[in-house]
Amino acid sequence: MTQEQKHKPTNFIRQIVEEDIKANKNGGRLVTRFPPEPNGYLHIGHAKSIVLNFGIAADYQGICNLRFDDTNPHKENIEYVEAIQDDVKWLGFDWDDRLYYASNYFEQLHDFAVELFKAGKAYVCDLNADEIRTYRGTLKEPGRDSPYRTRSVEENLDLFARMKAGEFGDGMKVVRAKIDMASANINLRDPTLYRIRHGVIHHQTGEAWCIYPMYDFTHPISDALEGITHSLCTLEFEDHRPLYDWILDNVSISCHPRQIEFSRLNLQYTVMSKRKLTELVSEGLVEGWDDPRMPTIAGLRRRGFTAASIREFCERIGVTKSDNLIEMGVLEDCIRTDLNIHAPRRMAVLHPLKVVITDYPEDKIEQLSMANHPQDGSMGKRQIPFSREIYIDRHDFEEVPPNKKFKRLIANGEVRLRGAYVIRCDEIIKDEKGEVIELHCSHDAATLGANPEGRKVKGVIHWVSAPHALEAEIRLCDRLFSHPTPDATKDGKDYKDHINPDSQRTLTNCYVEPDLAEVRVGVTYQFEREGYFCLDSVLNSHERLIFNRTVTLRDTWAKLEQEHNS
RNA sequence: UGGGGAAUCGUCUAACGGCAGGACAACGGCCUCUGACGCCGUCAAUCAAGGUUCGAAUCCUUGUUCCCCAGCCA
Repeated sequence: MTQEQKHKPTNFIRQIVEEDIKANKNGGRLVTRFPPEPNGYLHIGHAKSIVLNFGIAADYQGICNLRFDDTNPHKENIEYVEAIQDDVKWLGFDWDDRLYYASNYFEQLHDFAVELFKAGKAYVCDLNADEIRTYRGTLKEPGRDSPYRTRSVEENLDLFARMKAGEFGDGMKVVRAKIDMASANINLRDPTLYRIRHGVIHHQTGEAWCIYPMYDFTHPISDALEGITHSLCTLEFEDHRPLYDWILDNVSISCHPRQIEFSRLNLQYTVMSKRKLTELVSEGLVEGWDDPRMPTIAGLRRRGFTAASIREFCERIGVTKSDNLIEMGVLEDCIRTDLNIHAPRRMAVLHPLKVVITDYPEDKIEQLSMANHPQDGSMGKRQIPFSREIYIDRHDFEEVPPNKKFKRLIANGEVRLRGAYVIRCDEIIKDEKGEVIELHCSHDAATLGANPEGRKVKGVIHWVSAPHALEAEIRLCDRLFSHPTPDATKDGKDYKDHINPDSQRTLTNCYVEPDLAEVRVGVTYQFEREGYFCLDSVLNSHERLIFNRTVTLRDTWAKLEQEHNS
């Protein structure tokens, strides 16, 4: 928390808010809202909006409401309503008792529509969807008035009442605002305000309504009813602002929130549209909304990300009106920075290679004490058993060093076992195919907690005691897509064609130190020299320990190797 | 000239007529019982052309490029 207070974010929206407060525009009040549609899980793009809205409210003594924009019962669902609340809470934000639904306002919305009819500013239109489209004109040509545009107030009122009463079928009639069919802004060409929807059960209002208000009508009024002062939304609604203002100017509400638009988040190697994320889930391309590879809040959480790291990310990327494409490296740095400070250290061997310490007594077991965090003593220590047989990682041994910089174990070479002894490789056991299957080593008994006499041993590798180790399955998550902008490639391919086939690799024969028998869901550990890992919250069971890799450690050695190979 | 927006290091972002700064990335070095972390350093930008001004990323003009809009979705 102290970290976050260091750099109080500033951006053009905060500047506007500050100016408005200084000018005493809303009597000093500041009210924002986060208005998700419950038609999917929240993703990291929503986190940007959440952090913006709740963050501004918190920093300027304001409040931020949570409001579900639930005007389209075809797409919305109670599962999402619940998941969204969980995610916002998990991110660390609180709306107190201010949980609202646009559907709370259906009655009032209806009455405001009646007002518009009475003022001659709305009409019931019998054109079907295709006809409305035709009448709307094109981007360059004006539209034409609907033949129903001139209906009398009485007729409109009567028709609207009958729409509400369920006399007309889906699509037979809509309510439209009477604005300007020749407007250069297409949103002002008599936009639809209400449509008919029979046979759906709304998760909040059940079957009470068969007419449902559209976003453009609902949103400004919901905002105004809640006394929102600053209505923050993404850039694609910029064209809708004149309509937002028109609605509030033509309806008897005195509150008139200020809509301000900012650009959406785009992240490399993933997709951020709800439609596409929904497809990935419904077509079984991922395991679900909380698949650790998904850019959803639930996915990131299951992956081992912390809420603080996501908040930090949202602050680092800033808020502007320019299109942007954020590199994965930013997100990765946020989570690494947080976890480096907070994650307890453990040892785990992902690709085991057995090592027998030939000069270590067969029945001897030592309990070695190891710090849970090398820089933070307050995190305490733990005991790690050491014995004659251990596992190290295959990649930490090479019979002949690939280059002079290699500082791990080599034939007849020495290496430090982290927190334990320096060992020397005396003998390499291979199978008939020439594959190394076991190492025989000797240890220097004087090197426990001390440097060896008269020589420098540079390399340090991790290990686990073979008889004590716990077997585990480790899932290595990588980027979901192999292209930085999977949904915007110019090769005619679909974003699904760019799914990274190696985005999920599962290692089944891993060994982790016995202390990990106590792991709990929700804690991310650093497996030393490997990365950050957490228990999978879904697949884990009593029989099987299953970890997800949150993110690797920065690996300058791997980078070096890659350069040598290429 | 259909309308609405946006252009600053590779990426994101700051500047509000007065030294183009920061973060991430990259690169080099130091440190190290994690090839991590940390520390030090290096590289690197105002879309273009004119104009106003003592002085322009910022103001003006003319261009260029990119994004959004023709749902009874939000």
